[in-house]
Amino acid sequence: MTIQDERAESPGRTQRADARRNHDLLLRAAREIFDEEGDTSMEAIAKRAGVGIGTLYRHFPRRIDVVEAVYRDDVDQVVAVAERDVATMSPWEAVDSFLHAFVAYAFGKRRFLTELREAFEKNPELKCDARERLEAAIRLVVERGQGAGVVRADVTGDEVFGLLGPMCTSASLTREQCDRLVGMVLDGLRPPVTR
Amino acid sequence: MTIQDERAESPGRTQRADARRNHDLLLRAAREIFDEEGDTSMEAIAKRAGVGIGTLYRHFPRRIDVVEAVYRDDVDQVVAVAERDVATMSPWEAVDSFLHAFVAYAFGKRRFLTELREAFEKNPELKCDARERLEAAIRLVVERGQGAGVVRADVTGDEVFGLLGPMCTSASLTREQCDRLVGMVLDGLRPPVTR
DNA sequence: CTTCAAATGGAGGGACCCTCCGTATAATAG
DNA sequence: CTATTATACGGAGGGTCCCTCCATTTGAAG
Repeated sequence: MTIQDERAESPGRTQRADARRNHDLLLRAAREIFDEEGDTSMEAIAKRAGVGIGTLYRHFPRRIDVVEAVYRDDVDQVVAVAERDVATMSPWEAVDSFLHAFVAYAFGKRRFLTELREAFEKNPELKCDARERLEAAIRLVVERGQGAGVVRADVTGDEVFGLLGPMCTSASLTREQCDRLVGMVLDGLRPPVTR
Repeated sequence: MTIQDERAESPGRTQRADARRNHDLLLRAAREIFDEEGDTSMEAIAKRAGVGIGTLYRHFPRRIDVVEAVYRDDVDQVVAVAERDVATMSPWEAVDSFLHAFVAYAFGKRRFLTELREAFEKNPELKCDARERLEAAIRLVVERGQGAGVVRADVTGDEVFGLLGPMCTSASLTREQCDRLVGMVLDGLRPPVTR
């Protein structure tokens, strides 16, 4: 186990060529099939990749490991948007732009993200790196707004994530409704005014 | 089939005493076991009720039918709160009070509601009566606020439901965070002010 | 080529949802 | 009370899925 982990972490060590190739085939197959079908079985992923079910489980011991691996790439894209917005926009513009972009992206992946969310609920300890990076991206934008005084201070970025993330995976809302709700949430994010 | 439906709809017609008793036993068992375990198997429900699995399926042909039956009672309670708030409070107070009450109630039932939401996602056509009554309850409160000019007009009650409902079933938010987010959403619900 | 750890593939175990149908029984007629 | 019968019951078993196990194969090193 330890040996295997060390090997995985130092790519120079021996990993057989067929293993690396099958790993890539499986990941590609999983991404395709999640995009097309929404949910699927482990058998279907293995078949799509052209390998046996045992090979799939060698590379991804549990179903959630496949889901998480696919998730990782998605997170990269969102993080990049956050960093770009923070670098190029005013504090409030960045919040507005990023939250809309986040919801747009998440909405398009809703079926896959539903599966991921279920996996997280079954294994709450699995707040994996990917998810933490995503929350960090939202925090980056939100806390910058709070520092500039354009975002209320009594809500955290993680909480905003907890509000908008589940909304995107809700089957009953259209894309337009999600956008409208983001607008409303943005209004709620501004520092409260006395009425 | 038609005969059976007609019989079910007119309670005076013959339904055997054991059937009615088992129906109640099953419903009670399902409620208990959902509250205690969160999710469960059909076998466990039947066992808890002391009947065979076949009897369970006679009364509730699919898993979602059990979930929906339990859901129905929950909805009754929420609807009653909405009606009480509308009858006894000012338009804005009713919105504030009801949304907090709604989230508090839903939060306590989060594990069960997660199961229900999944069922809805698998069968989107099953926007059952119960769910519609729930949405109607939120509409009742929200639209009254809109009529009085204290709630922005460009968001519907159903959309607020779509925002807060999924939030409650999110595993990553605590009760306190949900409450704080409701406060923020309430601020966002007020008619926008120019800044 | 030899050797062997690494990797493969698929049968099968276990859990679950649901169907089917032989058996049992409540309700009704005589 | 008994006979009749539609109604209801119970659980074996089919199908699907996740995952494990291990006999077999194969890439890589000497």
